[in-house]
Amino acid sequence: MTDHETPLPPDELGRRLTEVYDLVGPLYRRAQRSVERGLTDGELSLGVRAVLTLLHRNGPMTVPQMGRAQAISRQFVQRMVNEAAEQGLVESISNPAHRRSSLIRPTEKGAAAIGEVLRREHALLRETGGGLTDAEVTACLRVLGELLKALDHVDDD
Amino acid sequence: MTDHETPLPPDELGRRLTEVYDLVGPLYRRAQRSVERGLTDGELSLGVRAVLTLLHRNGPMTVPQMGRAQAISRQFVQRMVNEAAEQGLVESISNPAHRRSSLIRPTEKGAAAIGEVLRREHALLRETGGGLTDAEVTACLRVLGELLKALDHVDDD
DNA sequence: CAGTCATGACAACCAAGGTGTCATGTCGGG
DNA sequence: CCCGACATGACACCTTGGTTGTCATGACTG
Repeated sequence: MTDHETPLPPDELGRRLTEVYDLVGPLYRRAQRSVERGLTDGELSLGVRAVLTLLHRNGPMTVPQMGRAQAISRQFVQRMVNEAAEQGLVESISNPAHRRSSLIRPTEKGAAAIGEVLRREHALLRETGGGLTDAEVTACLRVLGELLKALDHVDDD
Repeated sequence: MTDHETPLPPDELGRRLTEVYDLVGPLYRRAQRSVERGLTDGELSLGVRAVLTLLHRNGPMTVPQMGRAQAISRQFVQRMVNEAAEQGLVESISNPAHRRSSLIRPTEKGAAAIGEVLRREHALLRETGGGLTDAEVTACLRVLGELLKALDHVDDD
């Protein structure tokens, strides 16, 4: 309660953020497994799901954009997009901004598929207890966002 | 600012937590790459680093305990522990609680190695800007913790 | 118009991490 | 006290998320 509301000094900040990072690993793996489980009955791979989710949230994007957004190599994203295209889940439309790099957009089938998946996952997340408040979630987003920014320089490609 | 301080209704909670999850993926991958980069000069693999970190923080543990703590299969942890043992970074000591399942403990060499790595990573985290407060980090930890709990049921093994 | 940069496409390749299995030990209950 | 259930160690195999490298082509900028 002392300086609870004032920015942490760097040293302390480093220590605390380590705790955050320690949670991110297990969380990532559990979530991945949980997502995977929800997928097996359908026919989406994890990568394809990620692509569709991204498009669902942000609208049509180019492959490199998606790579950057998810901190994944554009080549990998490309493979997932190709896979998704083979399944008729996405299609490419001409990009007004760049003639060569086309935008990727979900097809109706793709939109339906991802909608279904997201609905199922949403239902799972609803169960989260602990009475989390808006303020807490917002704070969490801010912390993770800062952490992400701090690691920004890691990228090159 | 309306019900900023009261628990979120489930639907809204689900939506917001999705945002959190969306950050976890990129963060995990970037952090992993960043950690990897700091490791290449040394001789630790990512997995060995994780094992040493766990032991450093929690004291001696058994292999299955580490697996559960990190949401990783005990077999994989075992492999990492073996690898670490070959490099003389950890040693097993008899477990008072269970005769068969020995506790794993860092050797002096192991403790030195992980100390060095953690110090370097700590320095990186110190750079995080944004003036994060204690309250924010605490909230973040709570949210991630709840999320982790919500996914607890995912485990079987 | 030239040089640089971004994109698509394709090919290896790596390693994190899982699954399956078996033998051996441990432990709790009848 | 023994028996069955469960946990552990050990080992083999495999899936797949994800990278790196390369090359050609098309786009943008000075």
